[in-house]
Amino acid sequence: MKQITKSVIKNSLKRIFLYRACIVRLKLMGVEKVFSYTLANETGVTSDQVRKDFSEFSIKGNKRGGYDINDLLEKMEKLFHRNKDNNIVLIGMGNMGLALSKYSKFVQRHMNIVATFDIDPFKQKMRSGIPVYSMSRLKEIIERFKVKVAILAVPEISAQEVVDELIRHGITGIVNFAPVLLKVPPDVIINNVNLCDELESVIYYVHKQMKVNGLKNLELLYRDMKY
Amino acid sequence: MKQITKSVIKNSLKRIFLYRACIVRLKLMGVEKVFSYTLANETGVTSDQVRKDFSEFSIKGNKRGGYDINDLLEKMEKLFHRNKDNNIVLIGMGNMGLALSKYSKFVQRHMNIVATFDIDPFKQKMRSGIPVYSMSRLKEIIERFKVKVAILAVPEISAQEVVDELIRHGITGIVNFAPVLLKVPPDVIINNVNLCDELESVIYYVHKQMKVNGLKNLELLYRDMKY
DNA sequence: GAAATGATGTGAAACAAATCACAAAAAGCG
DNA sequence: CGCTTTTTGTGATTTGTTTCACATCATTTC
Repeated sequence: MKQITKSVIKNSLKRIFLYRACIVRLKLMGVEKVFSYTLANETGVTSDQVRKDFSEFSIKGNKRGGYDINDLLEKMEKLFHRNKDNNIVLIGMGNMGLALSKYSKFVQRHMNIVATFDIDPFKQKMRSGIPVYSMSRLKEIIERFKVKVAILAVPEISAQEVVDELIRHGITGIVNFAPVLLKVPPDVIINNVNLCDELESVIYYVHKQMKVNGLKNLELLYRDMKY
Repeated sequence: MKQITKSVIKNSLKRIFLYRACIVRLKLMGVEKVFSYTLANETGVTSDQVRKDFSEFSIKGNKRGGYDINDLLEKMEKLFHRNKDNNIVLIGMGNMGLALSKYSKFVQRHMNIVATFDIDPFKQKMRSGIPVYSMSRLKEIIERFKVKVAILAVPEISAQEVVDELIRHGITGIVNFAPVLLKVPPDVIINNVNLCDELESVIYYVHKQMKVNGLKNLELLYRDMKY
């Protein structure tokens, strides 16, 4: 049964990513152990939260000694399967697809885009170091590289169609940049990244804050008036 | 006082975006009114949730008559300040910046990137329809176009520095694509988009599910064994 | 025009997430 | 060695969010 799959990534997991970024930075600085409140200060959460999150993912520290940074990173790598490489395919070589294909951070984190696809495989052939194939070779490549995860950067009009094909060929996780809600079976993970929504929500809060500040100012004004 | 600002966009607001996308589609199809359960079905939430969300943003419908689509869109436009245009600046014309500068959906939603900036303004001068300025002209442009919101697509190493400058010149909302936690005063809104984390969390869930399915299969196997 | 129906809107209940409070363990110190 | 300090880890509490249940109203039907 196909169904709308909400892109819900648990908050605790998101925070774990925060912690890790922080831990990596600390390691580069030569730090060897870290306390929950250090991570808390660096990431803007409470130290209780840090410990609760770690405990959820069964990450243990040393009473009084804090957390050993190397140990912590190792456990996280295991948790995120970063010891082994992950093969990814990228569908859609428009502007966004092209930028993503060149994004060097993926490789640094052992996520390798092994192939990209487009209905017009010649369009961007020269522009990225990664081969661009026509859609007809999807099945072949996915099977050869045992790919489970795809990045979708196609126009919204064709997104559902492409997703259906991806799933037929064994893809079970998708990061979707097309601004549509995809219908997928319940065992397929979708993570939607909607650039307009991201920008628009910031605009919403900016306007809201301006209103609040406006009111505050008025209040001050009122208070200053000697009636 | 500067502090880490978590990128927390309320869930109810995110859902409002979902509903709107859905409503826009329905309007294009010629539909004139919509019920909470229709939106619910289309977006994968419950109808109660839809009504609660609407109620939070003071959006009212008609008892029995559902919601009038035009009225709904009007109210949402007001809510999101989409009746007036929003001027945006984009900092960093690397791969991602270039792609974002060409992203046509922003304009469709009245969010206009009026200028882009890069330490090397010649790099991408020809590639986008939008002018690329050197960082020295930031203040001038921000003031001239009354810009409040910026998109940050610079390397992580220079992100904090650029943000400090943006805030000095009056920016109060930022969509940040650099994988760092920025320190900003509490009245500045930050929304972080971390591409690696988005991809990595999908990988996490895919692996997790594979483990669960593996277990399930074993269980079936076990059940089928005639001991 | 009264009764039945089908939708909204919202207080109450159930559930989930974050914070608090403190026991337990490790390290330092006299 | 035992006392103090520091930090983790987790049950208990609070806070926040979602779901439930139903009163309310508008429309249709007879």
